[in-house]
Amino acid sequence: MRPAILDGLNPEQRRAVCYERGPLLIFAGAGSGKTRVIVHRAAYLIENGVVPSDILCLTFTNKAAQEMKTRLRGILGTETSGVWAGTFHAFGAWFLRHEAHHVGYTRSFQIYDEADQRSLIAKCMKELNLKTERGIDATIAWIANISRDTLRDISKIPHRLRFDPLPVIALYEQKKRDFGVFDFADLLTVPSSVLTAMPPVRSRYQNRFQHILVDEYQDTNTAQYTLLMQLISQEANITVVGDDDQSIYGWRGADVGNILRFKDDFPGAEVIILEQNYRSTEDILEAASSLIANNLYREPKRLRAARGKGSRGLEIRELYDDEQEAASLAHTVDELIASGKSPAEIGVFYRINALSRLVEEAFVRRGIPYKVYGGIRFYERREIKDVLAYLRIIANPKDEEALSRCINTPPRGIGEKTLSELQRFARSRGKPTALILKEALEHSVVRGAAARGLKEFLSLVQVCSSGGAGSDIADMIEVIIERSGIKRSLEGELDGPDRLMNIRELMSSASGQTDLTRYLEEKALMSAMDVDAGDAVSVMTLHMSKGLEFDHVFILGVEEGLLPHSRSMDTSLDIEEERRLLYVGITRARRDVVLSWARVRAMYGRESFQIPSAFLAEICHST
DNA sequence: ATTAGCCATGTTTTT
DNA sequence: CATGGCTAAT
Repeated sequence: MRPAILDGLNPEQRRAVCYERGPLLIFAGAGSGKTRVIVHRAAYLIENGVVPSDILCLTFTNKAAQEMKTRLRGILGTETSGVWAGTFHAFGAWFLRHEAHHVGYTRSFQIYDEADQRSLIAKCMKELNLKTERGIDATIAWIANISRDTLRDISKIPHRLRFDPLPVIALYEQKKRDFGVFDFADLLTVPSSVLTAMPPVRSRYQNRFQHILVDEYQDTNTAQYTLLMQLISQEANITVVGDDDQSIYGWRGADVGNILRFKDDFPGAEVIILEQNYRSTEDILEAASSLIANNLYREPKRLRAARGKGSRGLEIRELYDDEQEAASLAHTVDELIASGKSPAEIGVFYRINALSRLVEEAFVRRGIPYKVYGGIRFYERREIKDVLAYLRIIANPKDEEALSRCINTPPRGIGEKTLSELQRFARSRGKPTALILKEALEHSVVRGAAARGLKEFLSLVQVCSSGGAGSDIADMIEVIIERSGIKRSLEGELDGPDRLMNIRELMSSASGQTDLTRYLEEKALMSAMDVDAGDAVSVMTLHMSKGLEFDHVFILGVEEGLLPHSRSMDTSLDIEEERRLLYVGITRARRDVVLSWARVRAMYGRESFQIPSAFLAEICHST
């Protein structure tokens, strides 16, 4: 046995790492070395003869998966790329690349993100002659998603629509099939149904993955749970790790019950509880514990501190207004950096993305290097989506959503009317619109300015599809932005230079890659979390902070209505999740935490008077 | 077909 | 505030 694998582990951790076969449940409190245990367990398995490709490791973010593989390589010093590590959604996508033909898809399917989904739903509503009020597409998307995430009937999902969304969702499902695309929920439910319906496929995958490790198990939803159960073989070499106190995705269908019921799913499962906290100083831990103790729905437990008192510990700051709050934050961060701290050891969290602006402004003013995670995600930017739409239509001509996004971007005379003419023509031929464009021109379905524009568009797509633009995706993008006129039209825009820079960034990330389908899949599943900050202060939502740690943590806007958020104060369960959110934030800190709140805060342009979060009192009573 | 500009409107968290 | 949908003008 390589000593490094068991070195420095406490008895419980060691027991978890060395557990031989069968189901294993690890309750791992914040900072108790969860990642360490997973990585070492995988290393232990490999060291003991398990082939890396027999191991499936499901994590919450791609970054966590990457981290795990890097650390694994660090311990074993050998190539471990055979370990399949990624998110449930990434796994679903990978599975479907191989098995989509069972459900009538090709392996070059596209994955629709939320924006694509909403836009397609809006189209369905139009087709059904329903009037599309503001935000209604988002509501229906939500219903369509949550019903599949929780495996509930659409009719069982409570909503306040004045009509039945079922026909819309049915049409949406139909169109997805026609276009050959999947949405996020499909990535979980479709693999699950393929595995259920096809025993030979099921046993093939069960055979392949002899050992399954699942991180953040408390945040799995019913669809993920069901998929997982299909993958587990008779032997049930399944290890799940989680912490019910850190369940913060209930609104997305996560069911803490999954982890609490594990013992029922697998009678005789080994249960190991990691309560020794190696991360935070004692006073931080005390504050966190007294806060979370107010939750009723949890397994009672107590983290033990392995570290002593911190320099500052926990501080609560009351500020006059949000500007002051940001200024005070920037001031303290400045001092920390001046005293030799690395910006990378500082984390700033808040409940809603909207708060990032003030932080950015204050940091810019002081010249503090920072990186904001989340918010408007890179791949959701207009210019990026435009370029990707071209790539998508090249990869999959059936993707009507992509076509309607790029066929007139930038404007080239092909309006709504021309497009629907083309679509009608396509339907009469029983082919995807993108494939009848040439025919349509020959038959003069379109004429005049529209025909000129269409010719341009068609020749561009043909050049790329036929490889005339080279096989490197970066070169392809270059051709696209030149010939489509995207570049020229951006040059005339106010924030054009920024947008062009984003496209350049996209190109450099694509450079050297040639597999278009695979590239697009990566982009579709990539989250803002998956890049590294470098030497900068990390700024993000509390949700994003899960799984990370910093010496110094600042949490802003700890006020009633914001944390707990006003939209999450209906039930005591909602409040408990909000409390867990703050708990997660506090337990990210190694040395000290500053919680701040402002008496006056600008909300939608008007000032609002705030009162401190009730959670602050729950922390103070004990300290 | 396109775009400028007005109005209303509504705000969580993300794979 | 900032986004989005709509109207009116080109």
